[in-house]
Amino acid sequence: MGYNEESFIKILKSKGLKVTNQRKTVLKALSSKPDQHLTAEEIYELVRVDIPEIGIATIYRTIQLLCELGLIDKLNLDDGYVRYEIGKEDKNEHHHHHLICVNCGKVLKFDDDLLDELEKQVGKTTGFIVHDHELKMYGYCRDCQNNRK
Amino acid sequence: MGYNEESFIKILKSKGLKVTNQRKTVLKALSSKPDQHLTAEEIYELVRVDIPEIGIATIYRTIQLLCELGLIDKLNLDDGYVRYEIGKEDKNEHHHHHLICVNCGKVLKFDDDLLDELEKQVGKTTGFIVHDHELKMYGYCRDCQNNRK
DNA sequence: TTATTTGCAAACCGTTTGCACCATA
DNA sequence: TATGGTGCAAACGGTTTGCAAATAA
Repeated sequence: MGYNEESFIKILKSKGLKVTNQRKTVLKALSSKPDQHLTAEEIYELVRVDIPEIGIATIYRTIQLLCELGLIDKLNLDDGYVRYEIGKEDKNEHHHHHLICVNCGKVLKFDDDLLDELEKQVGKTTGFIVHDHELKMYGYCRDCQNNRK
Repeated sequence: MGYNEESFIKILKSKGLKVTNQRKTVLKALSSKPDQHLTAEEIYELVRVDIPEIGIATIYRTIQLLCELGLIDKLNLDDGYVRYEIGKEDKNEHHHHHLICVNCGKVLKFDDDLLDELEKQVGKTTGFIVHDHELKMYGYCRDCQNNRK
């Protein structure tokens, strides 16, 4: 886990892209919050601590680049914001999915390996070659259940 | 399946809401395309055939109402549009999920009952009371695989 | 030096809102 | 008639884009 600057520089150079302080700082910001699901605005605030003059447009452009490079994942929690999180470095790791409290909005991650089997099954019956999946579960977290009593 | 005007009228009246031609026509439009995932703009175009003077604001307000009534489902296919589809009338029916071709954008539905078990399991370990889930799988459809050869 | 990247501000576009008019009950 | 719903246009807010200045290679 964590931010590996050397390998990031290597990736950028191999694609003919320039290594800028902005790009390094955005990736570092996302790496520093591995358990959160940050909006562009939240990333902007984090990066501004180090680079006060950065513009929100650069945040959006960098986010898009990092997604294309597969270094971060896009995430939609249906609250009107697109969110991002640092990708797992080991691509063979279990997928993690999201448990969303419909009352307070809290989001928990959970791991899963059950769906890999389902992927194969669905691929067979539909002819799709499935290479990724995303699962969200909605409900009430423990706290919200207690507060209702 | 299909559009049941009588029961819709009953639901509206029971909530003290008025039965308008706009509301009936929006629900009818969504019912007429049970296998599609319509954007607000697409619903607008469909409804304008019957009610040319309708405004897009009414579409948005009606869609939101229908969601709250549980008659239609919101859907996010990560293409920048929020989409809607008519809900299954039998609430005990299997969930259906979505298989999205990352090349052509085609969307197939598939049924599932495997996840009901997973819901219970996750609920036990996290303390969440899970009452819904949404699963998306991403891959290449048969056509796009053939076209690549 | 030169091709990319950045910051700024304006544009974009899907969605929401305020308000006067209209329709349902 | 009275309450809610509708159509219109303007506002909103997250995201994208055009462009000149700045920077990495």
